[in-house]
Amino acid sequence: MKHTVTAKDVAKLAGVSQSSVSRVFFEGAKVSEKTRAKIMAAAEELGYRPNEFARSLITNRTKIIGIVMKGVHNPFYPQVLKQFAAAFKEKGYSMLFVHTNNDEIEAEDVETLLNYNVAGVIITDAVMALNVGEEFKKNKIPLVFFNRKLNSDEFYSVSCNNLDAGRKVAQYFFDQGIAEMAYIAGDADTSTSRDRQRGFQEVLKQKKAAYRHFSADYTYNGGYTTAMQMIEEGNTPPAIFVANDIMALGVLDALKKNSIQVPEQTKVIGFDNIEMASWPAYQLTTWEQPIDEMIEATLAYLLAEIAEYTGAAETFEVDGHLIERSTT
Amino acid sequence: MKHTVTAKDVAKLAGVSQSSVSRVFFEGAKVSEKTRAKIMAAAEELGYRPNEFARSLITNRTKIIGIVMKGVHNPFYPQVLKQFAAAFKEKGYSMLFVHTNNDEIEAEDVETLLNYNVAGVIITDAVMALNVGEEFKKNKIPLVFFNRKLNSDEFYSVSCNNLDAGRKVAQYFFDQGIAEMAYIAGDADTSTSRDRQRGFQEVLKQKKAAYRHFSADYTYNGGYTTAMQMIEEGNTPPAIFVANDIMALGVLDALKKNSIQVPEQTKVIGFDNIEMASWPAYQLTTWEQPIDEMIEATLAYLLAEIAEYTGAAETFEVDGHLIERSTT
DNA sequence: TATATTTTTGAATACGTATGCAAAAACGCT
DNA sequence: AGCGTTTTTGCATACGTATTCAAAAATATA
Repeated sequence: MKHTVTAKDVAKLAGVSQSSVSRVFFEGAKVSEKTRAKIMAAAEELGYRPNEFARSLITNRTKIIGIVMKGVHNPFYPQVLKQFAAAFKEKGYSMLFVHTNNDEIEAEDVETLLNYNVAGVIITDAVMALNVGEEFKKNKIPLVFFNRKLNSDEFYSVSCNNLDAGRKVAQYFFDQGIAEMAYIAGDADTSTSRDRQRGFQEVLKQKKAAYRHFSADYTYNGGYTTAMQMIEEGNTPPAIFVANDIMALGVLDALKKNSIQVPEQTKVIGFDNIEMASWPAYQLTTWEQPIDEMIEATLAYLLAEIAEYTGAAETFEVDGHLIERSTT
Repeated sequence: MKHTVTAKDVAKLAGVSQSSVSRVFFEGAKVSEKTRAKIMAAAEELGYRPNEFARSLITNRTKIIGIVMKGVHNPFYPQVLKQFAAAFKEKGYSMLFVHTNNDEIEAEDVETLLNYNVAGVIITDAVMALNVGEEFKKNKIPLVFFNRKLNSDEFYSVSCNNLDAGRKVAQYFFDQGIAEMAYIAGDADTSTSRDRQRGFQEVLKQKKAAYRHFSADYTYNGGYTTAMQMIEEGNTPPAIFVANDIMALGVLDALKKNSIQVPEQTKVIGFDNIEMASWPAYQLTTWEQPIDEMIEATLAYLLAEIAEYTGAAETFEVDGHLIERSTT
């Protein structure tokens, strides 16, 4: 028969009250060293472990962070997941993983997060209807958009300074004497892709360099087929800025297949600096997103808001930097 | 002020008792259609949502599945995570994601799982001390080792029939007239790598074909450097079986860098059939793990054990099959 | 030592839900 | 309509913890 050992059991064995046991396991409460020792011994002996649910029920708080993720195909996101898990574990939090199939985060998913009364939510690569955001606000659950910038200033978001990165990449190409460049976009409804493009295009316009636009979808195949088409059409630009690494790899493979020399004939720059970008086969020059900083900012914000909810919103952007490898 | 709406609130508005509200939201309980309608209307109006914690507290059950994962670098695992999340979501379960840094699942992680009284646990690529397993057994929490076969028959495990797969791969090479083959192993302490090797080696021995062994670690770099060494030593075997795809990609890149023709000079077969294996740049022949089947088996077992715990253990193996691409 | 003050402790209660039990209501039958 | 039977409902309680409040113990002060 399953008998989970409770605080009462420990209390009985230690010859104290349940309250004292509770106090030992609730940090910030005071107990004398003597009884603490007694209780710890008893708890050890019985293998006592406070019931998280009873705890959450009464405190109306949890130690759970919800993380919403869609694109498990882009290795950037598993990496992010891992780092969040590690960072939050250290702070005593666990991760509730919510996978959305659709671009837009589903009502069901939001309900899950609310049902579990998560302490905070991280939304990575999913889109969220605005009324959904209100739902979190109403419940005073802090929310962070990770790697997405909102046009609304209603929520905290942390992302790379994509606009500036786009500019820098354009400038970099330009400095190499290139006057015609292409951009391969990711999903059009993402701020990341749009901002990278805007910055990139802005500099080109200023320099009066030619800009060509291609639309893709943040996947390897998207990059590959887009590049193939580009090549078939017969004028492959001398420089291509690709909205993320995984697409850039597809682009590189397409170029290689068509025996187009990189970087001699065409230079390629990606975005993210995923692990694969450094693989010998690719050696992709790319804009590194400072994941560590981004994680840290998210963590700091969430913990602060969990400690005391203010609902403060901010659009936080961190700089990244170019990692030069052999595609430029 | 945060006022989570409770069953009592709904009851008051609907003019019924809290018990009736509970019964409406607890599946399997009976309420008359009339009151159900009244309650649903009131619940809708107030935006009522049952508190999972109060629920779990009293039922001593949760709708949470813990999933333990280490190797987020091998895309096979994110894929698995995604599919589990989707499958369990459909059944009304949520996923608690636990990331282990070390090979061995840490005590802290186990505690998390126990604290949240998870309904079931899936351990993917981590190792677990035996006494830890006992802990789960004691609490009647069903446990599945995914993609790991145990030498003990104490726990349920689901994996690909790696032994047979190894045999088939060897036979496949042999049928192509090859009499000398190499195996590049993954982490030595994994059953997957060992079984693949055993099957492979077994057939070679029987056919009196030469076998060469290389040790690596299931990472791209491991595959790459191992292959580089192999090449430097000057006798690259005509056929290589690599314990997983991500290493195989490293091997292919090393071969390519040294201008060794694949498949003409050396044939390569990987394992997993991750998405990248089908990329134009690689076109890796590989043994496909039937993820869907493996997920399904895991799901079925866990749900059955959750419904009624028996502690039954089984070593479940599913066949996979070879996907021929252009590296053979 | 006696008293004032601080610290520690225990009893009681609350959190929001599920559920056994008995009362009430609805239903079926003659 | 009257009775027996089934279905539905509400009351009361329990789950395991945190927390308030008052009592008790320990400590400081005179």
